[in-house]
Amino acid sequence: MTNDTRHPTYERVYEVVRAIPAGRVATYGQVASIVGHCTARMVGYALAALPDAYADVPWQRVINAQGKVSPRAHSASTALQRELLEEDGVSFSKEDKVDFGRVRWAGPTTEWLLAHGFDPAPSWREK
DNA sequence: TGCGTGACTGCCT
DNA sequence: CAGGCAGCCACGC
Repeated sequence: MTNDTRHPTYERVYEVVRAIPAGRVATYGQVASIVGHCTARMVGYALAALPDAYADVPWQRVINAQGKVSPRAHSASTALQRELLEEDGVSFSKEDKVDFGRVRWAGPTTEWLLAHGFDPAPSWREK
């Protein structure tokens, strides 16, 4: 990667989301913590602006802290997200919430963080 | 060329 | 215990 051009925040967000394995989910805040110098809303912004060219980004695996798919302007997108997650093997309760205790992503490994140029800050893992 | 807007979360009162 | 506010990038009109 070019070192003279730092990856924009959105690009870093996509990078982290790509690391989420199928059958696992992460929250906006969790992704933000991993990216660093980034807020949960920023992650939401990044995913909302996700270009079609980034089809390899499993955006459906990012949900809100309540364990539910975040409602938005285009409800069809919300339904699609849930559908894609179920295909990943993620089940929802009758309250439309996922079981964090079972599908919560543990996060990337320290070597992954280093290999991708992220700060291996342990703060988000201790939590 | 400037402003509004868009997939959120945690702390404080 | 619940509601409110601050945080802050990129893109389109």
